[in-house]
Amino acid sequence: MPPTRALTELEGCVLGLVWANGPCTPYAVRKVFLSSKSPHWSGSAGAIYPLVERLAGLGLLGSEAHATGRRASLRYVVTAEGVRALVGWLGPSWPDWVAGVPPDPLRTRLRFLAALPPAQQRQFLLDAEELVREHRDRLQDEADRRRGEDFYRYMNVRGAVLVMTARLEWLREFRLALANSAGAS
Amino acid sequence: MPPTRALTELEGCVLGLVWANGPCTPYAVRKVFLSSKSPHWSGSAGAIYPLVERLAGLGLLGSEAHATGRRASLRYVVTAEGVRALVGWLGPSWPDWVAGVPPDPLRTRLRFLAALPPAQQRQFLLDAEELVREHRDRLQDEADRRRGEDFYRYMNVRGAVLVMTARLEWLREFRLALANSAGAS
DNA sequence: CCGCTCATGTAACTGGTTACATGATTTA
DNA sequence: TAAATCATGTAACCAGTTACATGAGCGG
Repeated sequence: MPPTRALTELEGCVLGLVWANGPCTPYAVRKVFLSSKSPHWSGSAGAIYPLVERLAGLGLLGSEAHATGRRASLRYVVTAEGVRALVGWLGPSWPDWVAGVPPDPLRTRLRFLAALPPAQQRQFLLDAEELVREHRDRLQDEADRRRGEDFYRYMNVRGAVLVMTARLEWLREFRLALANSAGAS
Repeated sequence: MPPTRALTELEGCVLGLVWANGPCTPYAVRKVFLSSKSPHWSGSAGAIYPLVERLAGLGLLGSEAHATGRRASLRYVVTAEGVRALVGWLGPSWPDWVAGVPPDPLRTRLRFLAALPPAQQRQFLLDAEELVREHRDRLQDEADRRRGEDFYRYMNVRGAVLVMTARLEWLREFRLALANSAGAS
């Protein structure tokens, strides 16, 4: 058989979620994404449902009937093969972009901050700081709540908090350096 | 006229690069992505060339003839309309995902670290730490080189360094907490 | 002149989004 | 029972990737 292509991020993540949350419906998986604090997980139906079927077709997920009330549905479980795929996806042999600098839309934009008049540049940075701080604080709350709960889930949120704090620190440094250079010129 | 759809990340970034690098060919833009330290910018030809034409079609880029030797080519410039579009893309009214937690493939994977036997979990984290540290150090070199040069370019790399350092700190914390909980149980 | 890299593309594919559809279930 | 929301989809679209093609310039 041809070496099956690597899983996408979404596929790996769904596989992991089904593995972590026992037998569950696609919608249960979807809800995780919908309520995720990371806005890049859209959890759109058009992504999840076909994806789950795809994983099932690959033999990584198995399904069992599951009737809630009058309505019939399927609950999925990770197969032995699925676990192997999950572990393979986890690592530790990653393509470059897994450990490399992650994308950051804010950083991308600030690369071109010079396109704005100086007064607006400062305001721009202040606005960004406020937004990022809000997000960070909300994540910190989430982390506190997860504290005693599942360790891995906690560490996941913890990672987000640390990265957001670093971004915040960067924005502050950026603003101060900007004020400095403006005063000097 | 219908409210023109928002620019994609790649479109905004290309627009910014053409704005920053004066009149330049699509290939010059491509080279920036190809030599970028952020691995998520692929700079594939199939993305750049059609994209530049798209921006030109929208009136955000203008082109001028440009002959190197016998070969004819086009160099592009940002139009006044293009500058307006760039500024609009920059902000400061961002969709959620711009200031929110950025994606992080490593964090995504470690969410499911429990799928590995405990001994491998620790090794996994050590491997990740080493890789991230390498990337961070290489970025730090780049930052040092950019030091006196363009301020905004420097701050861009600086942001990457700070985020990578935060990820590193997170991995360390993760590993220590893991060792702790393993010893305790 | 040969082969290598530069520079500019193009065609097919694909994963994910948007927007819609539909029946089941809950709530006012 | 009417309205809202839950749960499960599907079809069209789209941006970006992969893989290929092609000619120009250059180093041996």
